[in-house]
Order: sequence, then structure tokens, then C-alpha cells
Amino acid sequence: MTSRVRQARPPQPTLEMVAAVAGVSRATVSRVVNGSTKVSPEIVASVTVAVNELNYVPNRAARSLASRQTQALALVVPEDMTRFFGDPYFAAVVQGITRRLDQSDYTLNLLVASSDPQHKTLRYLRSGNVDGALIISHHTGDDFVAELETTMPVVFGGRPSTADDLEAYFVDVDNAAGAELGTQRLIDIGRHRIGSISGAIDMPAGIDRLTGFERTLNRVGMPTDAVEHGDFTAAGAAAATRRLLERCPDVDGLFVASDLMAIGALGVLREYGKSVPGDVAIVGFDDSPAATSGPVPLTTVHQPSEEMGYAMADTLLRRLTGDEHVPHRTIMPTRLILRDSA
Amino acid sequence: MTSRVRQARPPQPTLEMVAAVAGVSRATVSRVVNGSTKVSPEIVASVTVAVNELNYVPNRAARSLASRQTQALALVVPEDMTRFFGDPYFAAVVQGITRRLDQSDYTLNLLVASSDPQHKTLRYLRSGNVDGALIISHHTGDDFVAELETTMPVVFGGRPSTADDLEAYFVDVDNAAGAELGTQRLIDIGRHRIGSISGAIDMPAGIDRLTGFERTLNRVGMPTDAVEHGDFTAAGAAAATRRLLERCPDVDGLFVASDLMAIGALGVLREYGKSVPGDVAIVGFDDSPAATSGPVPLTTVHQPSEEMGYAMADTLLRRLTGDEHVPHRTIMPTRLILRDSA
DNA sequence: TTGTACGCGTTATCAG
DNA sequence: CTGATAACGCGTACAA
Repeated sequence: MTSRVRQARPPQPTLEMVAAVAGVSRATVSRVVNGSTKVSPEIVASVTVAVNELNYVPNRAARSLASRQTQALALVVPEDMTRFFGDPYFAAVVQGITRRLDQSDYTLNLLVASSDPQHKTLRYLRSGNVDGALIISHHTGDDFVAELETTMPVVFGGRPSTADDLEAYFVDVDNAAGAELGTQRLIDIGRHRIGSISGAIDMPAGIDRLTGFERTLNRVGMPTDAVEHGDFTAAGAAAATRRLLERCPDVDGLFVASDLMAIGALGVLREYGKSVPGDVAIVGFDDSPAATSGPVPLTTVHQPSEEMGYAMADTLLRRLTGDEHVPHRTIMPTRLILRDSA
Repeated sequence: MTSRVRQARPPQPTLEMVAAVAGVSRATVSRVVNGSTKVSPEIVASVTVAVNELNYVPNRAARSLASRQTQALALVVPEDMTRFFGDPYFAAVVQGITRRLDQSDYTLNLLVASSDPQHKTLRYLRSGNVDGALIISHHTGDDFVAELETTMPVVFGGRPSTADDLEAYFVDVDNAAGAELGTQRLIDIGRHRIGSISGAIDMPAGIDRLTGFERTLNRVGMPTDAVEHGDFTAAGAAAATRRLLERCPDVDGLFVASDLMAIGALGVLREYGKSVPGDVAIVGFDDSPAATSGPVPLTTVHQPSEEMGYAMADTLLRRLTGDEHVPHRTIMPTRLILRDSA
């Protein structure tokens, strides 16, 4: 798979060329480019002129080979493309990450890959392409993440499911507590038969939200059998809702582990001729744009997704500077948002 | 903004170390790693053992510094994050691109940035981080793209708006023809007062679809004044629809330049108590998942978004191999998809 | 403050 | 077929 570019293109200017134009040494140009203070003003000026004249941009490969840094970070998303693009939650997180990165001179490399035949993603990471990695939406099966921390600083979005999570850095909300908030709402408005469409149960967020749901019902002596597992997609939630409705037709309250899934559930409820919140009250999770995109504005458990992305990037950046006092876990607050569905 | 990683991490193994273990020279290891055929089988075997033992992965910076290639491509999207994530069209294109790239050993760097204060994106590109660039959703204001082709091979998704588009490589559909298809449908089902919510008029796709719309109405002597400009977002389309309805309350047919926008229009129509397709028939564009996500399945103009992404990547990859016979323009077919809205 | 010289990990050229 | 050795472009002790 060797390839060679045939088309002739003007070679990028190098430090050497800039030095020649400015009449100084390569080292001096390097100092100016990297903002060293130990350079006389007039030389800084002449070098700057030369840089602009030649339109010089440092070669990243050479720079990172010498400095052993890439000034790039990776956002690893072990999902398939459709799930990644389908859920507004990811958009918010990425937005937060880039907002933080825009204040630095790090760039972000987005790596979306569930099916990764040749371990291409891992190779990419280990080839020294990035200085650190952000990992969101990882599943229990994604074993490679454990190894990654031995290679570079890693920060998770959502508590990691690996055993050694004591050492891991992550940003999350208290998913169980959030789920309690949502479930309690259903109790408070007088629902008697409360069920749940859970998230993917191979993900910490899915597990913890289910735990919070069960804990709340247990506390008041309600049964917790009306649960069907979803996978954090609208289609998966629709299927789960169908199963639940067949099994427990009397459900009148539903805690759904994400807004996107709630939208899916909403559609099925309509199919079955059930009104929301009349026949069935629904509480979602996320408070993403999906919450207000459907036919019924969703009452939901808000989590600060954008801020979480920001915090993730911030944590990683601080680790990269060698800051020893970076907290391993950053837990952000959730709160209940009341709208029409419950 | 100097930073230094303090934490001690095991250094990545190098060619040198592998060579030592295998008892050969660096050069030979390099040959094996790069699959040169001119190496004796037994040496290949011993080197392979050493590589696995040390868990060796080539250093990308060193490799690209020496080979002058990065094996990475960039997908540049001059939009803000929310628009990028909000429209399923992008998801399809990215999916197609990655499908093609999965067959190669190129990786993709996603660059989403409308507001780019420090020209960070351009610097990134010009720093030799990638061998070529894919550009989608570019606006007339995005002048930097013109300069880019002088630095590296570029392929556009959608015809570029720059003057020198004769030289440019791009993949597109005949947007005007597609719009004619959609508009004609409205005529065919007997609508008399046909309007349009156009796409962003600073984008070729927006302009061309509007042109096709107008051309069709002109042909049959219908007025083309019932047009309001959208921006390819649901919210923007909603606002535009509101303006249109105030100005032309008698509209009974609407060609909307994207499915996502059609969803926005649908909401407003409902607000105004208009039924679809009863009072107002709607034809969208894209045939993205958005077309079937709303309350009314949309009749729409299909464009093969996923295949377009694939074709873009394929075109760029072929250019990268020096293939002189790569067609500058790849125009893919559109077709009308009949559903419920028109 | 400025310049010299070496090293970063690979690829590629050229002897052998 | 294999092994020295010279680039590749830049950062940075070290020397001046």
C-alpha cells in the first residue's frame, strides 16, 4: 500500500529558510517562534517579518519528534457512527471539550470506532499521535482502555467499569442519585405501577441509573419488575417499551434512562393508544435537545453535559502539565427539570 | 504555555530496541515492519517475534518526518458543533468516508470549526498533520479553502463556491435537478400556490436547490415569490416558515431544501393549524433519517449521502496515489421518495 | 543574547 | 539480502 504523491507542490518553508531570510541562526528562529523571552527585540522583529513573508508554519512531525509532545488529544468513542451522531448528548460533550481546548493550543482528534478490526484505534493512540486521551461511552467489553493509561494520561467521561477505577480519572454525575430524583417524581405525582427502560447494562451509566430506580422503589415498597433493557438508542428503547407494555400493560409511570430513548418510548406509547402524561407519565434523563424535540416536552433529569466535557478536557490538560493535585473524580450535580411528560 | 509531563511512563520501544532483540540492524527491522519482500523468511520471523515481545508500534512523528507522509486525512467542517451534530446528513457522509478509509491505512481527523479565532484549523492543516483534506458544508465566506489546495490535495463535498472551481475536485448531486424533481411533485398533485424554504444562500447547495425550484415554477408560469431563506437548521426553518405563512397564508405546497428543515416547518404548520399534506403538502431533501423521524413521514428528494462520503474519500485516496485520471467532478443521482407529506 | 552541534525514531540510499 | 549512514525539521544543552 505504498503511495507517492506525484503532483508537484511548493515545499513548505523550514526553520532553515526563515533563518536565512532573517540573517540569523536556526536556533534563534526557533526561539522566536516558541516565544522565548531571551531574544533581542530587533531580532524578534526581523524574524517575525521573515516568518510572515515565507508564510512559515512549524512542521508538526519534526517538532513532536524533538519535543516528544504532539499538542494533540484524542477523544475516543467506542460506538458506531450512527449512535454517536444520533444522540445530542455527545454533541454537548464534544462542544464542552472543544470550548476548553480552544483556550489552549491543543487540537482534538476524534476517534469513533466500535468495530475496530485491526485495532487501528489503539495503534493510532500508541503511535504517539496524541499526548493524552478522553474516553466517553465505553462499555465493559472495551478492555483496551485499561492498557491505555499505562501509555498516556487518560480521562473518562463517566465512571470507568474497569477494576482499577481507583486510580482512574473521570468526570461524571451521580447517576444513581439522578435516577432517584426522576423516579421519585413519578411516585410524587401518584403513579402506582412504575417501570423503567434502562440504558445499556454493559455501561456504568446504564447500571447506575437502574440501581437508582430500583433503590427508590424499594424504599417505598413498590415492585421493581417492570424493567426492560434498552441500549441508549431510540429504536432500542422502542423495542424495549413494546416488550414492557406486553408484559405489564398496567404501567402508568416510566423512568427512561435517556431523553433519546424516551422519545422512542413515546412513539410506542402513542401506538398503543396511551396518552402522556395522562395514561403513562414519563421521566427522561440528560435534558438534551431531544427532551424538547418530541411531541411532548419531557420532564427529565438534567445533567450538565457541556460542562462535563469542559471538565474532562480541563482535567486532562492539568494532568498534562504535571499538576499533582488534579482530583481523580469530578462529580457534577443533577437536577429535575419539570416539563409536560410527568 | 510550555508543558512537561512529570509522570514517569515506560518509554515506547524503538526500532533500535527491536533490532537489538532480533539481532539485526534497524534497517532490516524497518523493512520487515513495512512489509518489504526482500527479507529472508527466517529473519522476518525473528523480527516479528521481537516486535510482538516488545509490543512495538512505529513512532508516527519520526515516520512521517522521514517519509513526508502522515497517513492521515482531515475532514474539515466549517460549521458549529450543534449544526454538525444536529443534521443526520453529516452522519451519513462521515459514515461513508470512514467506510472507505477502513479499507486503507489512513486515519481521519475531524475538524469542526466555524469560529476559528487563531486560524487554528488552517495552521493545523498546514503543519503537515495530514496528507489531504475533505471539505464539506463550506460557505462562501470560507476563503481559506482556496489556499488549501496549493498545500495539499483537497476534495469537496458539494460543489465549491470559489471562482476556480474548474480545477477543484468534488462530489455532489445535481441539486438543481433534484429540486426540480421535488417541486414538480407539488405541481403534479395539484398544488397552486407553491413556496419554498431555501437552504443557506451562502452555500452552493442552498443556491442550486433554490434555482431548481424557481426554474420549475417558471416553466409552468407560476410565481416564485413565496420563498424564505433558511439556514439548514430546524430552528431557522421554523422561523422562515413563520415569515412565509404571515406573508403568504395561502401557500398549499412547500419545497423545503432539507429534511431537517422540513421537520422544523412541520412544527410551525401544526402551530398554525394547518394539516400536512391536507392543507399544505411538503417535499423535503436528503432522505436522511430526519425524513421519517417526525410526525409525518416526508416525501423527499433522496441523495446518496453515505455513498457521497465514500466517493469523496475514494477520490482523495486516488489523488494521493498520484492517479492522474481521477475525475474532477463526481455527480451522483437523486430520486424522489414518495411518503405521506406530498 | 546568539550560535554550534547533537539527538529525536524512521525511511531511504548505497555499499557490500 | 543486509547493514552502515545520511537525511527529515526542529528543540535544546552547551559553548561562545
